[in-house]
Amino acid sequence: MRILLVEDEFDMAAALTTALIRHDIVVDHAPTLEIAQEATRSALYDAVLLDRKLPDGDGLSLIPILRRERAGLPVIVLSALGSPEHRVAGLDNGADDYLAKPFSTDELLARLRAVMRRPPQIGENAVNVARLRFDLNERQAEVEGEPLDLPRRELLALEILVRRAGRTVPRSALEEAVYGYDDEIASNSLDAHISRLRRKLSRAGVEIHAIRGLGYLLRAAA
Amino acid sequence: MRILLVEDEFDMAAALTTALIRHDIVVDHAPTLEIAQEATRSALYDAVLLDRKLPDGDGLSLIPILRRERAGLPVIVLSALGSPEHRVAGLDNGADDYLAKPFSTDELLARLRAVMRRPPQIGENAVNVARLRFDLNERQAEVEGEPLDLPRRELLALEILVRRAGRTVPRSALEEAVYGYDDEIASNSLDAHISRLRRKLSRAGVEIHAIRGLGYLLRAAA
DNA sequence: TGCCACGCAATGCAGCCGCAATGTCCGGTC
DNA sequence: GACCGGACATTGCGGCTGCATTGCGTGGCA
Repeated sequence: MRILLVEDEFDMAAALTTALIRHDIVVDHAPTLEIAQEATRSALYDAVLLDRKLPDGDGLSLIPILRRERAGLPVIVLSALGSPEHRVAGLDNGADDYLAKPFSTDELLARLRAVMRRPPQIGENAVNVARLRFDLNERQAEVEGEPLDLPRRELLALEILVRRAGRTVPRSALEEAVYGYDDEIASNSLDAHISRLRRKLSRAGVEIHAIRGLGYLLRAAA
Repeated sequence: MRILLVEDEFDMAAALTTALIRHDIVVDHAPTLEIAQEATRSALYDAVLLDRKLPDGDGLSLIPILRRERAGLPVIVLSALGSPEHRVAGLDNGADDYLAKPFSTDELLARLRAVMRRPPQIGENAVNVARLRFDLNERQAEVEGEPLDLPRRELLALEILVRRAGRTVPRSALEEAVYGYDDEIASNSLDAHISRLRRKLSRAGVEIHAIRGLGYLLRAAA
């Protein structure tokens, strides 16, 4: 079992590490959000222990990023901010548990075990852009968690735009994806689909830019 | 969202129920372990709130039973026994969370949300969607605890829709599941089955969407 | 032999989507 | 900076495809 400890105070980190190692848990230590983000990208952890007051920001801000990149990774917040309001904020930001300092290491270990009992999340393959989420496996779009029902052609167009989000998708590639090779198009239907897509994505925080003479580009709104 | 509150003190139960109902959570109340066990057998809950000191024993003893019968059901222990030792005991007995009384209802709600975010347990043999429950082992559908007898083809269709609830099931997959590979279909019989299913599920709070050109999708009604 | 499941077909209907008309914006040229 | 052309945006319309619903008839099962 390998966990990432995100904690800037050296004493605290050292004490926790010692306690965890004693229970055969491998601990990696990240003193800042930036390092933590880097670490979760490269290495494979079973859980994250997250402090809130960090040099480069509130630890909570890390959780949505983790959820996006490593959806199933359990996160337990460890913080001196222990009021009910703080706890609610932590949990509603996506933490799996919230433990106020000071706590007993036994309880921490028990909560770690509890959170690790969850079955691993597998096979998720989704792209997030702003408040838009596109599940590539299920071919399903969501805006703020609400499923967005799209007709076939619009769905196909959105899929390829999202797969290449931030990059220009040539018009020819879009036509091919939406209509297929054979089914040729003799009007501005594609533009019409894009237009309807834009309206339906108005609350998603993304914008579909037309790149004149080339194609379209989807990205998070400014 | 429907939860079971296992609590013997009337005042406590009433206060909690009021608070939860205010957040659109349906609460069933069980004052003893025996009643609680009975309730979880028949009905469909999204979570259990469990007191410890109950007339017929320690609430913790219920957890292993629940884990056996309803593996993925989240359990949050609510107890006046709040020492770290008590917490560890609760969590290591299988509870997903442990909240010491007194607590803020906001925190309870946040912890409920946190615990409900978990993906459904893999070993779980039943799927709940709104008021519909489908037991995958018994191949039995229930609406609000009432068994729903379905003819074979409708049952097969419902099974695959429920297994992939919230996701589009291609028409071809449905045909294959309902009719088998060889048994080809030369009409809109499948549509007819879906239509009859819809009528029978009218009180289940689910809807079966047709995804034009692709297939069908079952999910909780808006 | 009565009942139920289910395939089948007819009818009705909704929504997708192609199309075109009109409006708007952008870039290039002088 | 004014003008112009072309590309994109938006919207309404209508046709057509594919789904919804229902009734009927048959065949299987008790």
